[in-house]
Amino acid sequence: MVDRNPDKTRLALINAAFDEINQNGFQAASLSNILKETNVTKGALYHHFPSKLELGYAVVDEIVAESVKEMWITPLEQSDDIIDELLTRIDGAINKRDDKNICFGCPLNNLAQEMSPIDEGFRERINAIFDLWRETISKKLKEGQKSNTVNNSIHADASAYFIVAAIEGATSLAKNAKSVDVLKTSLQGLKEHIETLRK
Amino acid sequence: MVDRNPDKTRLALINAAFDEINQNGFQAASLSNILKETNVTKGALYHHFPSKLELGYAVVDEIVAESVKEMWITPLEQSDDIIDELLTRIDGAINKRDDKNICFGCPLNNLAQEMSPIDEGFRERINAIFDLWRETISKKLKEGQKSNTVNNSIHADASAYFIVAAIEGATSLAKNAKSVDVLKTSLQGLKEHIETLRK
DNA sequence: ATGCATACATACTGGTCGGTATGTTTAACG
DNA sequence: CGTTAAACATACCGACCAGTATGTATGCAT
Repeated sequence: MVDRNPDKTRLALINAAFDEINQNGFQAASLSNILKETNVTKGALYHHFPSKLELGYAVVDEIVAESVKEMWITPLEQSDDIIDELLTRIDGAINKRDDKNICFGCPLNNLAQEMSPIDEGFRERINAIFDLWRETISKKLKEGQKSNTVNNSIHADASAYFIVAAIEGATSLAKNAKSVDVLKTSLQGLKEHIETLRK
Repeated sequence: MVDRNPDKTRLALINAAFDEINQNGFQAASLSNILKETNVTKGALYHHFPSKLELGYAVVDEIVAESVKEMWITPLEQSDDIIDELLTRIDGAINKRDDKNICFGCPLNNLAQEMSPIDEGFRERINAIFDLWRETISKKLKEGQKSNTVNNSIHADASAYFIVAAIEGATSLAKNAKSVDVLKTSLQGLKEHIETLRK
């Protein structure tokens, strides 16, 4: 009668939790809402996750981290010209937004802001993602300097920090303004800056 | 016996609410904690504020907005050289931080992230502050272009967006990393960028 | 076929939340 | 002095929350 599929149940819970968290924040995320959305019962939820906190961790590890890797890490790793690729990915980040989804901002940054002062488990997980992102950029900038596509006089580490900060800040401003135009305009300055990193 | 001072009571409530909100976010901010902190009773709180939401609005209007004005708007308005002043204010923003307070991030950005998708009243208030900040920078950049201290080929509006975004993004990264060094490094890139805006 | 762990379901608990109803104290004013 | 409204105090409410106790159904191994 009932199709019993633990993996599917677990995934449904994580996905619904991601949505709920993204809209309301982790603390205000309601397990009842997640259960309602998924038609899963409380017993099933607590069979898969020992606590709300662990459910949140799973969302970070299995959804947020994966989406950052897919969106940024992998493409940057595989690129031949880091500057071209950065510009392409920034355009990609703009184009996937519209005035309806812009208001949810960057899930990674949302969780970072809310949870990092409160819970060390969240903070470490989120920090690891930011580190990976930033270090990937830094590494590729240094590679570019060796292969003469990136200006040798720039500080790759500092540039990587700055780029990540500018992206998150722009997303944040756009979220608050509920406007893709704000995202586009804010990131225009970043794109021009990135151009100046070229050899 | 009891010293009755409504203005003082109101201010104490707003200040305690600011702290509580800054640490836990607005939704997780507990009125009970605020009352405990201030030794004010619930009856007194609801005499001064009709709801938790209105208390939050008062915090934005009377503390957050004022501190942004003091920290950014007034100094920028009064400056003769906007680029010098921006660099000075950025250093000021770095220097007022230490590894103990960095983890609370920027109160304005914290509230923006949490509340703008949820409550339009918060969003409008926060957006007005961001607008004022950004427009002040933009206006002064344009003035600088006229008085030949700022490069005429830059787009003042876009630059202003970019600068605000980078500051907020850097603060956000540093908050998550719990490190003033991260703030300093991230903003180093911004400072170099701002230098390039000079005539 | 039966034993047993996994997977799920239901009902409930204690605690905290924002908010309210109602009562008391204070200070200013006539 | 007495009145009145502002300023505060206390006790309580219903709603919601995360979490738990306990029970049931399923599927696989033996």
